[in-house]
Amino acid sequence: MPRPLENRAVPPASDFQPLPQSFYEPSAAKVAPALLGHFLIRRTPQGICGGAIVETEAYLTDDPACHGYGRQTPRNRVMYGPPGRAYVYFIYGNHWCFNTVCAREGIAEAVLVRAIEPSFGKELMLAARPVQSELDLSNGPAKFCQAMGIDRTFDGVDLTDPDSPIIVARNLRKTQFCKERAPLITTTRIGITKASGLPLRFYLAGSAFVSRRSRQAEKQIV
DNA sequence: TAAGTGATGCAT
DNA sequence: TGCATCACTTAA
Repeated sequence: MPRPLENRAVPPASDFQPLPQSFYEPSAAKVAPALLGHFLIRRTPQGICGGAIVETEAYLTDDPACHGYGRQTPRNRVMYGPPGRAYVYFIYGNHWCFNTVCAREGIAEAVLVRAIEPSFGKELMLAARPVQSELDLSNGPAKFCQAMGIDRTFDGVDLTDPDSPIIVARNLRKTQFCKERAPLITTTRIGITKASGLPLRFYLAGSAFVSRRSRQAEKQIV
């Protein structure tokens, strides 16, 4: 029986410096690739867990696939708010997905985090998501949310506040991390029907924790 | 490849 | 109020 992580915050983890709000102010199309290699960290009473982001997708204003497309609703509310917040939504009756809100207040853009490499608190994540292979722990948008105990209660949390239960922290070795997992692939987004041809998915092809490989339409940025 | 799951939001 | 749709996962 999976044991969900407690949804309470703990004192600051001073080892981790959250990325500042200015990091999220550009369009999600810029932020999504820039996020690769930085750390998604969950702070719980039992300790921290999380790891480096290796796969993202951008959802833009005027993008029919974006949950914020059209107008503000109860669900997409935080996407319209200030950048640097978490947008967490429920999908397919079972799963949670985690986004970082981008662009200035009033512009609904976000980056869907699709996969992380489990680097910290692996035992906490395995307790919340028991899997045979570590490779299945966090190689999908709903998988790492289950492993890290991310659900609706975190919708809207400030990812730039060191006291938050979820932060995105700077990886001082990001350049090296990405180089070791090159190339950086830009391709089309997964699981959508609207605007499905846009090149707004980004992943480090050298990481074993990417959710799915693209067969074609790959473009290297390195 | 397909079923399961339930909230969401638009159509009625 | 009804119902198609859905940024997924798992078991086949």
